[in-house]
Amino acid sequence: MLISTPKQGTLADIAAHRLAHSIVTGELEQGQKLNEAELAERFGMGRGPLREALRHLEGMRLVTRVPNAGARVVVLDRKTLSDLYAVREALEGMACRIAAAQMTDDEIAQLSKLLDRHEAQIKKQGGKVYAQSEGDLDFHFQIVRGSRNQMLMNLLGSEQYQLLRMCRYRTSRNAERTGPALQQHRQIVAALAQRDGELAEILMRRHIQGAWHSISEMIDKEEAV
Amino acid sequence: MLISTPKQGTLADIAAHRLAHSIVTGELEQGQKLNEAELAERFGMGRGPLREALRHLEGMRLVTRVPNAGARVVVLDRKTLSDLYAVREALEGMACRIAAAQMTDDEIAQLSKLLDRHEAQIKKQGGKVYAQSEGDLDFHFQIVRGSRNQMLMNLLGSEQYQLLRMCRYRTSRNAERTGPALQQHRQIVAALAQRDGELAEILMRRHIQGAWHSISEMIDKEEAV
DNA sequence: TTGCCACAGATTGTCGACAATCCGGATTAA
DNA sequence: TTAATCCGGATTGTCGACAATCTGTGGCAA
Repeated sequence: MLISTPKQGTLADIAAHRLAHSIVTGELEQGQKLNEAELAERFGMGRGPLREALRHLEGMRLVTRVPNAGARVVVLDRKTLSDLYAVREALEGMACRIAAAQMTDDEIAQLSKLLDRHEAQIKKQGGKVYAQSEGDLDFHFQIVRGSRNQMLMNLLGSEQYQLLRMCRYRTSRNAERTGPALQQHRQIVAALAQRDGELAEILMRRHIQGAWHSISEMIDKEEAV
Repeated sequence: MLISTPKQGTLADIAAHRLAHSIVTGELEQGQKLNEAELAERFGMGRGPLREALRHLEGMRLVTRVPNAGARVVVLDRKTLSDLYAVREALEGMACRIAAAQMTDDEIAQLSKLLDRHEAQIKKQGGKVYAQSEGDLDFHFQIVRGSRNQMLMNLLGSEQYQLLRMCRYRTSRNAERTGPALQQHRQIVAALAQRDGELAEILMRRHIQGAWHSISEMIDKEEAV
C-alpha cells in the first residue's frame, strides 16, 4: 500500500493525510480555496488541528497560503511540471546509479517480479491505466529505496511524489505509453542486474524524459481545447 | 540579506522564521526538545501559532515530531549529511548545466564580482570564515537561480538550504578550504561564461564532492575526540 | 533488592470564543 | 454611467481553558 492512512495519531496528522489524499486524487481541484471551518466540520474536528495540518501541507508545498486570505491547493502548471520532471531526472538518475551498487540480488529479483505483474495486468485489462500508473510509481520508488539515501526517499517519496501522483491523476488518460514504459523498465532492471550503474542511470533519465514528452504533448492538446 | 525575517505576517510565520534561524545557527542544539509553552512565552505568543510553526518546520524537516511526545530539532548525523551532499551534487550539477544556457551575461558578470568581494574579504581577514561560508552559499544559490527552475530553488533555497547552513555553522571552523573553494568557484564561472554547461556541471560536482570530503574528515576528527 | 503499580506533575492535544482582517455589494456623488 | 466609499458578513488569526497522554518518582509486595 502506497498511501498509509494512519487512522491513529493526532487529529492534525489525520487531517494532513486526508487532505493530501484529496488533493492528489483531484477530489480537491487545483487552486481551490480551502475553507477552514468547512473542512474542520467535514473531518469532525476543531479548526486548531486543521490549521496545523494546513501548515504541514504548506511546508511540503501541496498548498499555498497567503496571510489573512487562507490556503489554496497548489496549481501544477506547465512550467511547474517541467521543473519537476527536470528535478526527477537528476534525482532518479542518481538513485538508479547508486541502486545498481547497493540493491541486493533479491531486491532486484523482486523488482522484476513487479514488472511481471504489471505486464499481466496490462494484457488482461488494457484499459485500466490507473493501476499501472500507481504501479509505475511503485517501481520508481523501489529503486529510490534501493539507493539507501534517506533524503532522496524523503524528497521523492513523500513530497515530490505527491505532486507526481497528482500529475498522474490529471493525465491518467493516456494509455498509449504503458507499453514502451514497461519495456524501458525492463531495460533498467536488466542494467541493475548487471550492476551497470552508469547504463542504469542513462536509461532512467531517458525513461523520465520520455514520460515528460508524453505528458507535455497531452498538456498541449488540453490547452488547445 | 539571505535570511529575510519578515516581522510582518502572522505570528506563526514569525515563529517559524525565528525557530528556523535558531536551529540553523545552533542556538537550539541538535536533538534538543522543543517545549511549546516555553517557546511560546519566549516569543510572546500563545501556543496555537507556535504549534503551527512547528508543524511547518516539520513539513520542511527541520524538526521531527512524535505524537504526544513533542518536537525535537533534527539531528544531522554523518549518514544524513552524506545523503544531503549526494543530492546536492546531483541537483546543483544540473542547475549549473542549465544555468550555463539560461543566465544572462550580466548575471554571470555579477557572479564574478561576487567572487571578487569574497577574495578581498579572504585576504583582509583570513580568519573570518563565517562570512565566506554564507557567501559561498550565496554563490551557489545565485547559480541555482540562474537555472530558472523554481522547484530547484525551493528545494535548495528554502529547505535543504537550511540544513546546509546548519551544517556550516557546525563545521564552520575549517578555514583551510576557502582558498581551493574560491579557485573552483572561479573555474565554474569561467565555464558559465563560455556557455559550456557540461564542463560547468562537472566542475560543480567536483566542487561539492570536495566540500563533502572536507566535512567528512572533520566529522571523523570530531568523533575521534 | 527488584520488579510492578499507582499517583502526581508536566506536557501535549483539542476545543470554543473573541478579535482582526478581508471581500463583496450597496450607496452616493461626480 | 462610473468610480469611490462605506458598511456587513464571512473568514482568518489568536488566546485561554480543559481533556488526554506521557514521564518519572515513590511505595508496596514478592
